[in-house]
Amino acid sequence: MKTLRVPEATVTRLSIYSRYLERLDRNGVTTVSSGEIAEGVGVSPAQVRKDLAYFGEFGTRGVGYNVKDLMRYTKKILGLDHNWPLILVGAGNLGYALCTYKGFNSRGFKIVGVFDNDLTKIGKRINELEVLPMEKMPDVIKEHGVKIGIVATPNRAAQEVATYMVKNGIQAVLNFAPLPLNLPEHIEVRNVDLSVKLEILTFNLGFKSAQNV
Amino acid sequence: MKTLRVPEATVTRLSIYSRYLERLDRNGVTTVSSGEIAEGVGVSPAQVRKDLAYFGEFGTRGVGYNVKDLMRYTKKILGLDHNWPLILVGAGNLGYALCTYKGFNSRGFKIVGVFDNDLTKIGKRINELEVLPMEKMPDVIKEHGVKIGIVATPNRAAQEVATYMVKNGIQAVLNFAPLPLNLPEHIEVRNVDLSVKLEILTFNLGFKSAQNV
DNA sequence: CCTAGCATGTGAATTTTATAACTTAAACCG
DNA sequence: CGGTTTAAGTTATAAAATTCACATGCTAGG
Repeated sequence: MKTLRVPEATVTRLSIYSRYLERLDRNGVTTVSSGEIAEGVGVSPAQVRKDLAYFGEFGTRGVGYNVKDLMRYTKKILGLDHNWPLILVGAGNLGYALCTYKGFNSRGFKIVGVFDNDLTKIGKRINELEVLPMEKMPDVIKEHGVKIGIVATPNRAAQEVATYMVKNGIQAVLNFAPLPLNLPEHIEVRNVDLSVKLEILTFNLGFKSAQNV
Repeated sequence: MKTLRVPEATVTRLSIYSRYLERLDRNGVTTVSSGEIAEGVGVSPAQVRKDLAYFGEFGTRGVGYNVKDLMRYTKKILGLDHNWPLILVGAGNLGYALCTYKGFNSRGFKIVGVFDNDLTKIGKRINELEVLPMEKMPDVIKEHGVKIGIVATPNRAAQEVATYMVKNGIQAVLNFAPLPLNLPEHIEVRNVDLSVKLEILTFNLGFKSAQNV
């Protein structure tokens, strides 16, 4: 088996293709071409084919791709052929929003534990979950075999929380705190920075008005 | 004036450097080297210097960068030398979380209008803002000179909402709905997709365990 | 059964981005 | 005051990602 390194941009797009295919499938579309996918998600057709080529041949020449099949393949590639239990730390507004976010469930993610160290939050319910104290985390991780943790705490707590997660067996961290986490090499970390994209917008707006002078 | 095209990756990193510099400044650090910034945010020192070189010379050879100055320069470049009024549509849990998110305020963003078409939400208060019906949007945009809109609605409403924003003068859209928006060429759109990063994690976890077989 | 048309898959070319190596300038020390 | 050290800025090199262009192979129609 040749193990070509897959660019992260390709994985990102694959995730987007995958969701787009789900939408097509729901709308009853059975066949789709690279050009239509490209059009639908805003990339070039060649890009779509190149991205898929990292993982195999999924289409039929002269015809296109079977929507259901390609949807399944992409989900399989992304590891979404089974459910993923998640834990989340930080039962603030963001944590609450993430717990109730439909987009996670529909892709096979399920938050099985919510934690906080704030006594006023512990014991409250979010959906059918009760906010637990941090000490309960090890048990929850073991019970559900959780590998992925979400950090949705204030900045000051983020590093400590992430370290504690890893100490208890978490292998990958999705971090919403806008600061870099210092974790062991083998831990996968990705940051979701809510204001970076906003600052790209302001940069571009400024750039445009500069050009119009 | 030479107008070199700036890679979006550079702008993204600039935003991250900028926030890191704010943190250093709060901690009383006055001088910093490209190597220290690199270390702090997880890139290479050459990358930091190259990124800054797109915009000018900000350091002193043999010494480094003045933290306060570089912080101001980076904010200026990103267009953050003044405040930005924002509007937000979708007063659900995510919308609520974004309205109360400190990270926006601290970078000069201020949500000045929240809208929804759900009668049970209209009239409710989020901080000092009242959730308004969509029809009030044009007035709010004009009154505050709003250029940027945030879409935090369910998927089915996202396109319509974005189109309505643009019709009323919005020039840039931050979209939290995980589907591509179809808007005029001249409108800046960036998507924040909460589950893409999660799927990168699951991809990588799967890839790792495949290697261990 | 053969031909025309179409869309995939892929290798090559191009463009873009990142890294590395080098040059320049400031500051400090003897 | 000159030499040494340090780190920015810059040029050159390498790597990576994207686009292009074409050959391949499937389907449908006559």
